[in-house]
Amino acid sequence: MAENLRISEEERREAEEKRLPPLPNVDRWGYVKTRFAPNPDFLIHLGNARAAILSYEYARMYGGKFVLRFEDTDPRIKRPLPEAYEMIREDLRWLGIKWDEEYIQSQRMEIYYDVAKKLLEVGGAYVDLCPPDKFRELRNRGVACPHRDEPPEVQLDRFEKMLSGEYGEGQAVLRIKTDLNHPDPAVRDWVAFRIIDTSRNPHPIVGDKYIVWPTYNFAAAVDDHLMGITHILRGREHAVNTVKQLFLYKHLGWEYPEVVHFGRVNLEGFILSKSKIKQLLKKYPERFLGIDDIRFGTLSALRRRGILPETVRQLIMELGVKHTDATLSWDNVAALNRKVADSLCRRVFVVLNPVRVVLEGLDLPINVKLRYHPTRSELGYREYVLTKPIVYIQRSDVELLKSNKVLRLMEFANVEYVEEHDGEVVARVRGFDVREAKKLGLQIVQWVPMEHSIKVDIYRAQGLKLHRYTGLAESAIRELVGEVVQMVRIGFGRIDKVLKSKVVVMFAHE
RNA sequence: GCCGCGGUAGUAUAGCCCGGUCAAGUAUGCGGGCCUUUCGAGCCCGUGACCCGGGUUCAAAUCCCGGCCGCGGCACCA
Repeated sequence: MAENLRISEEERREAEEKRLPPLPNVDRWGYVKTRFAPNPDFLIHLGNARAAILSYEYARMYGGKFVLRFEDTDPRIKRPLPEAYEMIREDLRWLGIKWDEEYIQSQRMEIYYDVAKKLLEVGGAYVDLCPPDKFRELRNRGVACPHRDEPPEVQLDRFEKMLSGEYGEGQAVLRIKTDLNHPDPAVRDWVAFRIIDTSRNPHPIVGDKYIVWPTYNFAAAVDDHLMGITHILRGREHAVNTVKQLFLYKHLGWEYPEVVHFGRVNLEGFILSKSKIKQLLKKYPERFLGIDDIRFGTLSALRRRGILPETVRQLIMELGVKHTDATLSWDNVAALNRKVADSLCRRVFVVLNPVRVVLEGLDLPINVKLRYHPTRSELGYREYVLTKPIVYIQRSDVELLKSNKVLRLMEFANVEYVEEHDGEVVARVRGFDVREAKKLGLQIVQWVPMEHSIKVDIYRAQGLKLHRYTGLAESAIRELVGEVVQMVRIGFGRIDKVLKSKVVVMFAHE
């Protein structure tokens, strides 16, 4: 019975879920293969997640394959972060994404060199020895540089010289021949390889083994073909790159994959930009709670503060492949996460501004059993033995107790106000029955047993500000590190860590 | 400056390709009610939008033109 209910619930979700529009020209390719190609220079954020999730979901939708490819071909400006490779894999696994193949571009350099040589042979590329300024000036006028029309043998020879280190940084590049009169100057004879002095800027994986590095447009274009990618899903900022890469495909007689461009994702009140985050961390390391500080829009940050992977997935699916930029409002994210988390998460008691309450009329010791969820019994319960009749409730609830005279300590007892002195409240237990509490319409509040309490620090992000609230939590939360929980009447959050004498919680939302 | 893309309620999205069924659907937010051992969830009711101006047409959110606004690219970055 319960099993049946659960299944029908899942089916309902499935039916309600946003369907993605069909992919173009699937018939022409006969299969679907997509890829997610992050630069491992930092953690990935919500915007990257859009590319990852859409690519993965489309592959799944058509029973196709999904490739993870690390694009780490810039050891100088966007230097890969050695830990980022695994952190990105971890983020993807967290999202429930599985990949069929994985590649790292820095380990495919020989492949790129081979394609470059082929391109030189067919006259689709040339080695340009002009200083950058000079080339730019010629290009803006639509004039060919003197090296463009030299024969393939000369080009190949110069490329070998590039590889053997005869040219220094900036002295030679390999360019793809496009159209010198293309209306967009950026498209004209773009750079496919440049020289990077890896003795000065070693690559974290291959060190100084290579000095001739492919640019993004070259490596991505070649890999998409070699890996049999049929559909590329990427941000609008890549629109020009599609135009550029088309020339390379034409030189080699390859067929370009279908491309779907979508807009950027912004998250209201969050920093998403990798470079901005890196900058902030470098400049003010002491102001942040680490690389996954909850004010960032990275997946690890969202995870740390208690956003669930299903929430991210649904959010992205709802955005779809629209061309326009989307600014997600935090209210919306929180609402979705609340919905997802509600049936999944344990309820725990935390009190802010705790006040001691001495309970009269208890037979001690007393055993108190508290369910972790009002309806989902499989989430279990915790049990506390009280040998002292002392609990904590919130200051604001003391005021409620005073004005209402009676209230209910959730899952425990109905208590009546007696008196308050020296910052301590005395209350009498009137009974334990919830039915009585309901009949009397009592306010129900969370509480923490004094003998089983632990200090708690709750961090809450508000825009760029980080607030810290302190309070007392029931000791059971020490066992829930890493879990997303609902702090009854306070909000959702994730138990971040347990220190010697306190627990740290990241607040997600109310 | 030059290229390109886009503008549906506070936010996000459906519809636009193939004009009428759209006095514009959905989610969230907001207001109200019900339910509930939470100020959470659920259920019900209500609220609220086609950027502007022309044109085509019997008929335009949907097609055309102009304007305005927003975004992206113009790297030996990805």
